[in-house]
Amino acid sequence: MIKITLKGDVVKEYDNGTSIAQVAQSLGQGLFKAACCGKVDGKVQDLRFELNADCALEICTFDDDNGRRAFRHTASHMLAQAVKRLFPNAKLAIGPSIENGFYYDFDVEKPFTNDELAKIEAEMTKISKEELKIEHFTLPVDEAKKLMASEPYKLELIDEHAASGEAISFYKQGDFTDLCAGPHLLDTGKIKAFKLTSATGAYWRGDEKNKMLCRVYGTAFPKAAELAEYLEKLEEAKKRDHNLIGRQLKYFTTSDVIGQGLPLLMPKGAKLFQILNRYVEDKEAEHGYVMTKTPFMAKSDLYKISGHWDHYRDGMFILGDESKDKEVYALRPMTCPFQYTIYNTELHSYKDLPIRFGETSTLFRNESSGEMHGLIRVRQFTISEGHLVVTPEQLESEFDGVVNLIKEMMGELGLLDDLTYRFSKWDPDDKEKYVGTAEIWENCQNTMRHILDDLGLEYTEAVGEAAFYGPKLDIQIKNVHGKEDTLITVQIDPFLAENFDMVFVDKDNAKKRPYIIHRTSIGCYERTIALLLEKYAGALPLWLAPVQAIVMPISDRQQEYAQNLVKKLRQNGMRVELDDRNEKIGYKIREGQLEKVPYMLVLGDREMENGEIAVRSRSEGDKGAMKIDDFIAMAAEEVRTKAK
RNA sequence: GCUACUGUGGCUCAAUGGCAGAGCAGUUCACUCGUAAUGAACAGGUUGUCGGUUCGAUUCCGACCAGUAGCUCCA
Repeated sequence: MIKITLKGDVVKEYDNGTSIAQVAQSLGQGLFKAACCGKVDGKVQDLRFELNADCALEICTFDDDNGRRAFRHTASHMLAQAVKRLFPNAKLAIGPSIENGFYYDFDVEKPFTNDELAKIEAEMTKISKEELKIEHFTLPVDEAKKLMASEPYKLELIDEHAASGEAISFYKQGDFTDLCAGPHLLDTGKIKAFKLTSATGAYWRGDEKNKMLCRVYGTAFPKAAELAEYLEKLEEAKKRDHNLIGRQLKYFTTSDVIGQGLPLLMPKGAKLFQILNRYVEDKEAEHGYVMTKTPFMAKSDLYKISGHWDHYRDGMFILGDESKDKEVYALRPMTCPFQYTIYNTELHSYKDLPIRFGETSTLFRNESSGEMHGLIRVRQFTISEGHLVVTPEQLESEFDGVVNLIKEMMGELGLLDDLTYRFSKWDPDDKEKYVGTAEIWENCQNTMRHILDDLGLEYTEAVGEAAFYGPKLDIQIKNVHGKEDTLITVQIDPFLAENFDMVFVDKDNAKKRPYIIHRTSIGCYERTIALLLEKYAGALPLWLAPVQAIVMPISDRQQEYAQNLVKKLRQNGMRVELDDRNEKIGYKIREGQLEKVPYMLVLGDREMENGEIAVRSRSEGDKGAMKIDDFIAMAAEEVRTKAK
């Protein structure tokens, strides 16, 4: 007998060799039906796993992340089985579960059409109804290869696994067998509520040098209602897409003849940009930043010193032609070397440091044509850029200061809770991308990890995501499609100070290398505006709203009163417009609501007589009449508290 | 850059190998109106661009441009 510690520290005895599924069954039929996998002493295991020693066991259902993954991974096998039945020549690549579903990659002559996707989905329904038992088995490498002889991608995977010395693991359901480490459900009947959402291209092993396969995405839930709710939520999310809202509400537009990745900010977008920009520059000044204003282009010489010419040339817009003996310039893809040049105009004492340079900096990057996306990924953008030149002793406190400033600002924008943190490290095997020696990288990364841990940040680590010149703290955010992007980045640069021969004179009168922190405070204005529009579905908080209120006289009689009101509100710093069109009040209000204007100020004879305004809030509706000064005070307080 | 889809007045969408249509927005006129659309009239398009097939192309084919999702790359 073995002792198994279950949820709530309940200990029960079982026969040696009892499977996780059997334990679940002994605890109740409901749990058995819902069980997707188990966790034995913290390690995820298949339901078929036999327990042979005392252990702690957790039964994972769909509510658990591991359970959900097993559930959807089983769905991905059903997808592959359906494809194999309908398209026997399709070659199988891989098919994992992902955050909100699963996918499977196939090598097929022609990518699947929507009609074919529907047929595959119908076949999956059949497979579900067949309630095929899913069996697990292992084979030695040579037999495994025999079994998968017609699957070149599987053979490649087997060869890789072979190095570990372990037997090769398979799962079989009816007429379909797949190379797979599991875990999986016990039969295909559990997966009833699923949907194939799209078919796209994806490179084998995520490498663009490899063949592009056909990837089918799908999702699955235990109940049809949950699936419907999820799909509904996806549709709802799409309505918040900044690319839709931003164009509808006239924040930005694009033009075929201007070019890809070159959005035009319209009056509302430009106003929002200005609000954010003033906020950033004022806030940074408070925090001891000094502003620079540097050229949008420079000779290639500059980028040769910084290393960008070698590492980043394809990403730059280059002007001039070297072969014609003309000077070659490039639009700047970053601000670093410009601010370094300012630093180097004089010899600095340790007493001068830290120096915190900030610049509202417009950058140009020649992104590949397939990368552009609304305001999130563009070819020209403006970033709240900055570089801190610090002594080694100041590195930690200055880094902390940067992160705290970011958090304060993200809090005021209302985005703080949507952020995740990523520690982006170099890839020692990628000699092409990264400069410098392993020793410097490891040192710098250890310093950074130490700082992040002291800050108490919860972060993930990502190999190969560092800049070519140093490790990064990337602050990530997801768009309405669930796609993650970097909103903000803070980098420690141990190399470029060397390239630019930057020094400071320390207490001992010796010239030493400073550290440089590259950082942004709210990121690129375009991208941040996009995420704000999505966060608020266009209904920006009062302090950010390009138009904060619209004054709406009911008839011509209130014309003069309305104009005076607009004047007074503007004198009090409010962004106000007058809607004196000859339209009914209901019509004006409808438009104001659709434009997501925070306040609509209705003026009729009653208000005019009493020196009041009837205030309508976009979210709370008619708030009744109030004195003008009371409204000004109320709005001022709302602006002051920002998004908190 | 790769895979797929899409492109019709300012916007949302309809239609067809044979004269391109609706709603909203716009303009004009009337109405001076109390919290999500007053009525009428008018105007607005070389169907993304350039080629090809065809008696005839907006529709079919090709290239390019742009947009969308995914991959790769990246702030």
